[in-house]
Amino acid sequence: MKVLVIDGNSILNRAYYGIKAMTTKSGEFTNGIFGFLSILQRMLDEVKPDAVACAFDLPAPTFRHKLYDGYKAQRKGMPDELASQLEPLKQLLKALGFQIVACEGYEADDVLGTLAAACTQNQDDCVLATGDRDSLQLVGEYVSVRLATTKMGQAISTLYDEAAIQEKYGVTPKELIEVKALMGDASDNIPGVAGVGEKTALALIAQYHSIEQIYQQLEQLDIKPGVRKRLTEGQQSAYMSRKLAEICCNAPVDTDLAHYKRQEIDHATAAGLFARLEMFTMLNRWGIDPNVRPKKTTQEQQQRVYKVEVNPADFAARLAAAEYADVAIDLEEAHTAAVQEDGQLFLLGAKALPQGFEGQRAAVLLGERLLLVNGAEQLALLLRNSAKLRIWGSKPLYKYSYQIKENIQNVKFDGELAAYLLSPTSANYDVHQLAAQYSLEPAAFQGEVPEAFGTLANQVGILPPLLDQLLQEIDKNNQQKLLYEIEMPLARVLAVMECEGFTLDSAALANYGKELDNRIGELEEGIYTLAGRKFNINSPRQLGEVLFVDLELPAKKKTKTGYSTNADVLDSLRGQHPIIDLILEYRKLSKLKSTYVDGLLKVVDSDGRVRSTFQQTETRTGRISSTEPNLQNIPVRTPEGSKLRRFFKAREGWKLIDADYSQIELRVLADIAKDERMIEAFRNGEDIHTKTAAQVLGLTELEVTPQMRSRAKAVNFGIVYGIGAFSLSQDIGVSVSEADEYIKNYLKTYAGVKSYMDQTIQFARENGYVKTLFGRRRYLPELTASNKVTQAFGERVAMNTPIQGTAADIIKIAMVRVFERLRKEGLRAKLILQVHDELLVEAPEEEITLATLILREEMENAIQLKVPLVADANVGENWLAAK
DNA sequence: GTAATCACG
DNA sequence: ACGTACGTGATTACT
Repeated sequence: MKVLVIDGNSILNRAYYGIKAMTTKSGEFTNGIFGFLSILQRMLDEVKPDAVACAFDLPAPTFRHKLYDGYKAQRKGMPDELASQLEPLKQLLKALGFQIVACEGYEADDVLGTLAAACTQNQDDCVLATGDRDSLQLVGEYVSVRLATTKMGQAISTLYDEAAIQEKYGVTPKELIEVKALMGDASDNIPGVAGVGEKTALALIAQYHSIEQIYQQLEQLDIKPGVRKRLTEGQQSAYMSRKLAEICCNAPVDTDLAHYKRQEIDHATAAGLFARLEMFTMLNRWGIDPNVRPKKTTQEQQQRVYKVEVNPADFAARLAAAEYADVAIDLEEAHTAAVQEDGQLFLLGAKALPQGFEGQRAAVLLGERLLLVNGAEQLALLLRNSAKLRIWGSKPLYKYSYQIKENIQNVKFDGELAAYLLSPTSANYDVHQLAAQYSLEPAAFQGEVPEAFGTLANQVGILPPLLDQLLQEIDKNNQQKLLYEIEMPLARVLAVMECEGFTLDSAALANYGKELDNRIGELEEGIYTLAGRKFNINSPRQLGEVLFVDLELPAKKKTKTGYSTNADVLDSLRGQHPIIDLILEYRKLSKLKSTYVDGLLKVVDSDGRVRSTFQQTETRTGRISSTEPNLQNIPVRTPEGSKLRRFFKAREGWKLIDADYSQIELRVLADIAKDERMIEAFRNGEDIHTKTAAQVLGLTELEVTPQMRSRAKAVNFGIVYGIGAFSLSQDIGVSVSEADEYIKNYLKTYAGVKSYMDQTIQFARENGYVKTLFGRRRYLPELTASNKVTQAFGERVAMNTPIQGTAADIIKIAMVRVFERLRKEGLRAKLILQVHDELLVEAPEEEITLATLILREEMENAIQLKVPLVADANVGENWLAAK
């Protein structure tokens, strides 16, 4: 039998300092855990142990600090960022099947010593994994040490057995205790003998083997007088140090080594923890499958037997009788399937579905009864039914129902959206992971669940407790309105937007791509000529070398890996070398070509429309995001870029209506900060940036120059972001002190804004989160970080999130209202895109006037603020013309 | 997989 | 002494 004993604290420490800072989106530090698991994995590979014990410090609670509940190893010098990783690490190790060993009043070292002694007695092999040389004294015939170090991010371990120690130190492992008694150890508070260091101590012990031997015949020994004097003076200290240096080998821990055999992995818990820590690569590395259900053995759970009925005849009746039903639906095929006239399903694109397989499946839990739904027809039955559905993610269902022209009305609760509102910073919202986080038990099924329904049955089983829990949390946070009146209705709106898509003129776009290519070719040649050689212009590294080494231009900024070559830097080099202008243009055009021309051509559907996916649970502020393709960052700021928008067109005979909010974030700020001056300015319909410049500088509006206005505009933006003098100075090209002056004057002028900023940060510190006007929350662990850069970031986020988030809430409300209004008025006009403060509607010619009216009306009346909301609308054949 | 860059609000 | 405005997503180079 071979036992691996991990010195938990020491390895965690090594890992923490050996790996660069790593946090989750929400600011939880994870680098120590990550490094620990990497080292552990390596140790397991190298040692291949039969049993593993993970030892942790649990020193006597003498110095327990009031603030810390329990004795979370607040070892001297352990920063909070590391201490906070200890508990999750232990939980994770347990979930991965390892035993944690700790014992009050003892350190991890003592556990190592005790287990090493137990192994020796049983003649079992023992490997101690540690980052501490202290444990080398435990090495023996059966005991070796693997010393973990991290070199350049790589976990390396060095094996120490008796021979290796003899070779390195010239003494036996036991004699290392004597050595330490003489030389001491500052980190462990062992004094040793003053003036005796490692060299002297090793030499003395190599010759005389113990301090006992040395002191018994100190006067007779051949020792330099100076050393002898120090030894004499330090005798008492040496004996005391000897006691301190020896690791205890009889700590009261379980020494039955068989008990340390690795247990089965608790997949759900491990998956939950890895998810919380955002360590998704670890899922694979440890072979975690979130779908593995824990084994149920207790009597009580066996009694909760679920009856399984496949395709029951009374399906509809049962549904109708239920108050609500929890459902898990697999619409995998529905995204791409179209129902043909003969009722057969085909995949758009090519391959037909396998015979007899209808594509859609669902598992429905009614009370304690599991119903399985197979096929489009039965699914439609479910959707049309009056029973309210509780579901995880409703957007796919809305998409499906829109495609089959079922207007479903019976979604009562969407757990995924609820989970997002409760914690918008999470990386994903997996049911099993969340259930694990709330320590919820899935229902156990008995009876036959057909293979094809395995995953669905698994999912639906966890829904009842999880949805109940989330419902409760939403109530507790007072986020019912946000969920039921904003996010859940919005899911349907987004679904329809995704289905509708946006016409893209591929031929014209491809043509424009060719134009770009020609110009890019010319630029390339010019750049190579000026550089004197060919190189990859797209490689910032190679480009930096050409500019700052070959051409000897002055390097302004550095990145982690070399010179910075970003647009700011290049812009400041303008005029110093003709190559700069060419590179800037090359960059701009190749971005357009690769990201927009080529990128968009790749995703045009066969009907000439692009269909983006709108992510509703992605951003920390409540905005939606757009992917594959991202239609929220189509160029507009430069003429070359905005040309692209000409290719986004309305269908034949239809037009686009583009409406955007005017300064929605500043208006929101004026409202929530209750700043009288700002409110007044908006009420009077004034040009806010000019007004700002005039008020801050104490001028009349006529005296404000364009430059003053543009600087005031920058300050207004900066205020929304949680301004800093440095960044403002960068942005408007003035000195830091001037920028600082602007900000001070601004906050003096708009005292309401100043007090809002202060109050928001105070609220965030007291409550740990900030919230929008509609109760959307964002938690800010950054504010408790010890790193002040992190804290400052937290403060800026605290100031910005309520503003950005409230604006997001408002446009979401507008979207839901526009959607419903268009339908109620019987129009064919459809909402097709949202770009944060802008909505696009595609409408038939004859509906333009009415649709434009509706759009503006619903946007401007989405909510009553202390200032008016203004939306400007334009109509055009294409997106550029409608802007 | 990460870093750098740049597109948008 | 240090780093430097909020929120996103896609592409490219490079390890």
